[in-house]
Amino acid sequence: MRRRELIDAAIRTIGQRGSLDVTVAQIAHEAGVSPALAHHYFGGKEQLMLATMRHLLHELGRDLSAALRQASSPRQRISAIIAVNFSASQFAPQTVAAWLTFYVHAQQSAETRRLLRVYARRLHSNLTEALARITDKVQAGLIAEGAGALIDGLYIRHALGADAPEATSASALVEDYITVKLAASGAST
Amino acid sequence: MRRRELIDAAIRTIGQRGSLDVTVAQIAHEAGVSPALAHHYFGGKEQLMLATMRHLLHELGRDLSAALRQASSPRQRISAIIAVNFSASQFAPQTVAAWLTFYVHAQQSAETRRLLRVYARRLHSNLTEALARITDKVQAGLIAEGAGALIDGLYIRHALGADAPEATSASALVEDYITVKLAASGAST
DNA sequence: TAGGTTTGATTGACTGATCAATCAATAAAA
DNA sequence: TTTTATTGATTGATCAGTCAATCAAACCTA
Repeated sequence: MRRRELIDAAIRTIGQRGSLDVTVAQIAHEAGVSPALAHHYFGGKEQLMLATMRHLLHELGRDLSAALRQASSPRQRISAIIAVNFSASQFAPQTVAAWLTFYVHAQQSAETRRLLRVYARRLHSNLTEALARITDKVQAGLIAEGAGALIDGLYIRHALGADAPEATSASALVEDYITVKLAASGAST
Repeated sequence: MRRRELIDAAIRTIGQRGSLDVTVAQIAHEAGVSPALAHHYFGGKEQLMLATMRHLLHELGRDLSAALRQASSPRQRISAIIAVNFSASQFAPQTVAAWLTFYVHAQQSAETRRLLRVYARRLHSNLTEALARITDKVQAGLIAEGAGALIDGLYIRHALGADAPEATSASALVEDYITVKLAASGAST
């Protein structure tokens, strides 16, 4: 459908320019249609952006459940969650740039804020759930919070480019955090 | 001088609106002068923004060296660095919002990127220096990297509002990270 | 010190560019 | 024939940046 084509074009455009300061005209041109058509289908720029965000969120969710299906032990589930967040598709510069701009946009758009919270909560609950099988619930919550913040921080630094950690060392850093914290709080591996 | 008044007005305006989508006219109005004057003094919006950023960076640096002067042991220096980053002035919603927008702006402005790297490197080297007196250099570098990312992540989550950690629990989380990592890698207190 | 000159501060009005959004018109499909 | 897709042209708003004109302060000089 045309909606889908426009969303794909929006992601491509945001990625190419590394910015949310993207005009409807640019997106429409990238999709090979007229700007007016974008309005026809989405009603406005804001809704196009939200649809784009939902799409990225959906992809992340899909990757995540695929990875979780492969994991058997709780510890493997944790590693799977981390691996997905630093996988090539999620950690690609354009994707990271898009997320970053969504964070800023959230300052003004309640719906954007809500969607970002959905993502944050999902990450947190997935991590907590797996951690709670290895250590106690309070620790699980704290570790999940730390790991979540760590991931966000590594993303933002990645977006800044140079002397930022690569995907491999970034994910190793999060793995290490969890390993050390688990060891320090009586885990059962 | 007028330059200073305009910078202050810029910070106030960015803070109030929680966004870098701030017009020169808004800033000038906040400062009680005409928009043309802002151009007269700064030559353009970009330079006004950069001056504002330098000002915030300078404040952070000032707070930091004041805090470091109070600290005697390396461990205290580390705590001081963390405390400054989560102090009321630095962790205020408007300040955090401003930093966030600078990160986004860095995608398009080389000078903004450079300034942000200056900040990141300063934080990293301060932490590494203090850590290197407690543990070995390799570990010090890794811990500093983790702590830096953690701080950035907590900032971004704070900017998102609700269910984000408060300043106290955020700084406790970073402290805990460092304590645990030091314990796990043979530290001398 | 009075008069004249330069220099910087400050403004209002204006320009040009950029965009989101609208709409009437047309083409295609159902 | 009715509905849906699609567009070109246009509108209206928003801004950054410019400019010529005013105003004031500081600085000369005789």
